[in-house]
Amino acid sequence: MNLRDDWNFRGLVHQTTDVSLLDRLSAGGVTAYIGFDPTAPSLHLGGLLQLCNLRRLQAAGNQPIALAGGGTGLIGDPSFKDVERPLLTMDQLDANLEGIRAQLEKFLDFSSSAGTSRALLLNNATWLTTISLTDFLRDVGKHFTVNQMVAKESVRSRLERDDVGLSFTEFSYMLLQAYDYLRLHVDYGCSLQLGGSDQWGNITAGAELVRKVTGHAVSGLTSPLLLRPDGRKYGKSEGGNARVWLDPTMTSPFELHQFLLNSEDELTPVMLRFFTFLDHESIAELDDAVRREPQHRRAQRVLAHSVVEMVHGVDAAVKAQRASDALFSESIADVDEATLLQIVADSPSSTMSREELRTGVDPVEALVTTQLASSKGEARRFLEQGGVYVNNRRLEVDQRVDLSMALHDRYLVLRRGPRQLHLVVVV
RNA sequence: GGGUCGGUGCCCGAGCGGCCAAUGGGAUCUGGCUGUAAACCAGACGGCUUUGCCUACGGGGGUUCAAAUCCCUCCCGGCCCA
Repeated sequence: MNLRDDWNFRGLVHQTTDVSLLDRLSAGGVTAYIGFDPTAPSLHLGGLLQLCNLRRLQAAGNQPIALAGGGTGLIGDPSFKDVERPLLTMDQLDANLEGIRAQLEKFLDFSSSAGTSRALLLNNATWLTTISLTDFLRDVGKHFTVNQMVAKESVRSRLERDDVGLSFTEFSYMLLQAYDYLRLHVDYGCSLQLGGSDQWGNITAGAELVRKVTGHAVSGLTSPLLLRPDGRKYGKSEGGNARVWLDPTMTSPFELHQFLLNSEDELTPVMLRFFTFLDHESIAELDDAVRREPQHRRAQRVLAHSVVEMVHGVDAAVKAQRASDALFSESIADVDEATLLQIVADSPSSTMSREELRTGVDPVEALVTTQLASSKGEARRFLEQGGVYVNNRRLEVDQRVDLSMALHDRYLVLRRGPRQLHLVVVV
């Protein structure tokens, strides 16, 4: 299976600058880059597709370059206007890059044994912070006309709105990115830039700059953005901020697993193509499973497991799976302490004294003090309706909560209704 | 400023002297079903020391054995007139 056929099957290509590109990539020997935002010490799920694509490229014998936007990051993301974002210091930037490098190493081979396809991690701050303004305007700026910049979709849409302006900094962003491409081409022989489809304008601007300055034709390729059925970007919160991170201390393997397990049916086949390296037969079979027996969520399970395994390793993946299984079943009693704490990491918690638990606590009291019920009347109702669980086992109306129920002699997992959890720690 | 209609539980909206903690719809919640989904079905939905008690129908005052319902007054909103 060559790269071209694989990418076509997976639907990884949205736009390309030239039709022969995929064949050249299949043959290997191309140097390609993708830009990453280094404003956080971790990449997020949205960057996973590009990461996977770099890996696919490298596997086919091409050289991947991950370019951290340290320089562009210094200027600040203009889309969050009126909040002047505190500029990253070089120290912060370096720390972030260290974190990101560790993540990249799970996907790409940075060792010298990879030969000409050895992966590189670069930072555009290296050149963007050292070039002088006059050099930049003379060598880069003169190749762009404001006319064509204004014609770009990304700029025009902003100019047409009258509620928000477009700062000069933001306007010049595409020049900075174009300059990146030029430097990577001249210094590293890079001849392809990848990105999400929202990057198309910036990518072609860069390719054009390279052509004007060097006379060389270089390429661009964009992938479709992963959109939810309602059009929002995937893995982002309501406010548009990244929610799911690849760093296990920011998003635990369990959380990542849960997030993927809950993927919509319509999106799952796409995600399998984007985020896994499964062969085509397996993917087709899982497509079929989504269609025929969606209730089993086989595709989501495979997706969750393989992504967690890829990002955090096989041990973490197995644990996450076990935790997920325990979340709503009585097997929560069999899970080890660390796993248990992961399961309830998002839930509110409170404490109860060992003394009072020894004699047993009235369930109505327990529900009210843990705020799982807002009044005693409500608490009684929940109990009568059979909507109260301790360690995922239904609590009867007259049953008191006592020490014998504690897991690891320390924890009680109270649940009200299908998914309102509360952790009680015995003190 | 004058007139008029109205302000009811999370929201909409009935009730217009006792049988009203208040019909109905939505939201929400619980159970069933299920896929840790949607839809659907059933139930719950002011509080409590729960065969009863307390607090509630814009605020305050009054009439009455008894008021969300009648009267006075104040506050707020819609519409009409100036």
